[in-house]
Amino acid sequence: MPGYEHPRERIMDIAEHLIMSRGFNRFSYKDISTEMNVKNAAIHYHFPTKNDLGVAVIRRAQARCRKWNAMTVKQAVSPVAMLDVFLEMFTGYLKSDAYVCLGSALETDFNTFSEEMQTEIRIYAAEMLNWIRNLLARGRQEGVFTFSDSPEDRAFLILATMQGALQIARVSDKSSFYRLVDKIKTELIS
Amino acid sequence: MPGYEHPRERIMDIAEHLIMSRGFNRFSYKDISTEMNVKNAAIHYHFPTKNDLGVAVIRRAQARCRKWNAMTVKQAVSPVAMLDVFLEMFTGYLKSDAYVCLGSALETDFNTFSEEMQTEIRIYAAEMLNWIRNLLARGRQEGVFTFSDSPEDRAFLILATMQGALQIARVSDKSSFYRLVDKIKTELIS
DNA sequence: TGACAAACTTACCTATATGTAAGTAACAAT
DNA sequence: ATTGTTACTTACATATAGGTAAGTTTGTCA
Repeated sequence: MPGYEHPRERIMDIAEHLIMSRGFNRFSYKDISTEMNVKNAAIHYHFPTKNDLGVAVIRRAQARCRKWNAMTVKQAVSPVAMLDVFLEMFTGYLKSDAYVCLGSALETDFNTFSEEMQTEIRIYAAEMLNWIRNLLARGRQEGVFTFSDSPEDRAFLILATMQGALQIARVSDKSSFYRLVDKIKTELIS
Repeated sequence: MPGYEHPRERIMDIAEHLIMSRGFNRFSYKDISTEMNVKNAAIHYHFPTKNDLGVAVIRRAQARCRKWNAMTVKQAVSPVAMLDVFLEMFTGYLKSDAYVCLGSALETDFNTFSEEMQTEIRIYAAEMLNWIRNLLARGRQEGVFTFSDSPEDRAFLILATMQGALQIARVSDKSSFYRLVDKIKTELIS
């Protein structure tokens, strides 16, 4: 059994990073195979087409989202801690290699994708919004968050703001980004 | 003199729309030439490389920004009307063909571009932020806008929010987007 | 009328991305 | 021992993007 322990997962990890760094349409199977020290066709063995790989990466991201949402709904983690998980996800992207978030990258190239990928991207966006919505609703219920509009609208606002801020931070002042993250937190908590 | 009146401008128009619709890395000279009913090489006559075309499109967008900023600074248009110009720019993108904005599209693929294009994109983002900053500062000075943070931070927040909202609206509920635009306006004006 | 410039066309070339087909190596289980 | 499975390699096929070189058309202006 030559090669790596969990090649499928490894390929998806690399692909996800490449999507966030360069966009889905500007990475190739060769980028992945080179990093894994295997040949091009080895990647096709695991994911026959690039579409298959894209769908797998997005579905895995959906599952992560559902996991966080389950933790939120079951009250396994406090809303404040969960908000930190959300915000630090974006902060981490910026710090590690000036990535944009997965949703952002996929939404930009949306019109170039197959119906199947488009459907999965829509589901992913809906799951993200649902997670944040539940987290906000729970926080308000528990009296730790304050906001005037609906949890749905506030979730849309916060996700949009973080997505856009990460993109702009990639090409300009990063300190504005950090002040913005602080502002989102303090406004919710005050 | 065969062909179109102002071929250079026409090419840049089509390229800009293609960037917002499909991203810079997923349109080709053939897409442009087909739409113009000319051959592939005709585009290379006007813009020898795709990099040249990209730079030209971004520089033109910078100039538009500077024009709006000049109007803002000279008080040729009221801050409220100028804010509408800004917001309707984004709303128009969503309505016309589910575009994302130019900055968004370019920032996503940023890491795949030449140094020259990266520099121009940075300048474009700075000019956008500067325009909005001045528009907000002017509005507050005139007593029509109210906000607690600095014009710089508020400009960053509003641009980030609109950019992100446009992306998410592309793949999900468009009514959230419209409610968000209203909210940004009423919050500033109240 | 003839030189020129702008805006093309025709005909290439090259690199890369995506994908396929057939074969191989290592190991696991019956 | 042999069958099967996982994870590959080698070798090839094909499409497309990006770009170049040389020639052509159309109108302008001296």
